Amino acid sequence: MSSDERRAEILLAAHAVFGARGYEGATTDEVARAAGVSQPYVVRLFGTKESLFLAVLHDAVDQLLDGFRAELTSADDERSVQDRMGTAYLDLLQVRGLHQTLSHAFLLGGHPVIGPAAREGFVRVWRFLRDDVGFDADTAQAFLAEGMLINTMIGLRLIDEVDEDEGIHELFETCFPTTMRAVRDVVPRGNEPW
Amino acid sequence: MSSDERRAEILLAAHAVFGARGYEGATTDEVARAAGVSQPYVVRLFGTKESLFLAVLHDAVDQLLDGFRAELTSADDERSVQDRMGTAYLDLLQVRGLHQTLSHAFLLGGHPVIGPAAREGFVRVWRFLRDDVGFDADTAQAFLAEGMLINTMIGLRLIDEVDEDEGIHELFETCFPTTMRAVRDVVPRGNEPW
DNA sequence: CATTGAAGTAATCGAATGATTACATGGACT
DNA sequence: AGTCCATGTAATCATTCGATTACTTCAATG
Repeated sequence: MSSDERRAEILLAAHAVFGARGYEGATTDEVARAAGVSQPYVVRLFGTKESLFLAVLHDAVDQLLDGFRAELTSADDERSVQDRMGTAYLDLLQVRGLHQTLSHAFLLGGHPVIGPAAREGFVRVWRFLRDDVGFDADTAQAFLAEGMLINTMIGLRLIDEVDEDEGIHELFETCFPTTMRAVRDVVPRGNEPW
Repeated sequence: MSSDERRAEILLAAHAVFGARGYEGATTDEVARAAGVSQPYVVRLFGTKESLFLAVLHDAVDQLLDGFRAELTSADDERSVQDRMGTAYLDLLQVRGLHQTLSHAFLLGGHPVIGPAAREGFVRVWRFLRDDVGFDADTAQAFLAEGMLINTMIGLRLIDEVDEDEGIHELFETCFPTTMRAVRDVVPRGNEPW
């Protein structure tokens, strides 16, 4: 396999591992095993754990904006732009760990290297929503806020409890009637690497 | 100093350290130095790093609900309940790291011990907003969502950039006209332990 | 005074982990 | 055949960090 293909596979695995454990909690060995290669090879292909995380972060924002762009340019659809962007966001749940990796990165603003990269990623998203999607300030704020709440529910693995706890069931049913089904279909259940 | 007082001091320091670095990134030694005691003593007073984090998490939710309760029962105020709860939320910025610690915890849903505790904390907040504050489902969702977005901006330390980058300045001015001032007055600037 | 127990630390241990080094394998091209 | 060079791994190193152990200090109490 070419090193570029291998890099792509490792990147995919790294989304899941960094998403589940965060930057500090994840280990290069875990990423390596998830990608089916040895730990030293991960380090060799990406230099350091830090630059691997930067690559994952950048890739996450790229995929996010690509998803938005694709949904924007697909013509036939009478739904509101807001609805369609929401769909594009939830479609990315197929890339396991992407949303959580972003949330983790957004909490590391104080990190000397990751911090600036995370801020830049956030601003890229913000600019895209304003300039390319055409959201006004209030719409963009509400859209981002709902996205962050969705990330929280994914990160909390609330879905796991939804069938067991009546209170949580009510939370979902009343609060996320539409979102819930999309999330629960894609988000890892139980027996995942924690 | 009594061990209970010491415990309280360590808890306060732990909010800041866990908030800035996350559960895995934080070290018991850093918490100890921030609290002015030795590392073994932190471990002795709290058992393990894990149970220290659980204590911090529980304390954060307690302080949050106490803040909401206090604002609820303070009579004279013609503002909307939503506004007043927002104020209570921002007042808690004085407890450095509290919001970020919550956000970190909410990303650890897959952790065998922290996960259940984090879910329980989230549900406590949800129930309080519904049952005690009286929010309907949509209001509660919007309130939580905005809170998560605020946490994100704090975690990103976007405030640090607001005076330097014109685009970020615009983001804040248009998107968070009121929130911004409150956040920037309290959130750590620059030279913090990252 | 002697004792006891709580507050607190220095020294250190063992496991985990990111990184490095040295080596193996196999195809491409003279 | 012989030489490279890219892909990949085993072994291992150095550091970090949570935890443990064995102390010290000192106020209260009988």
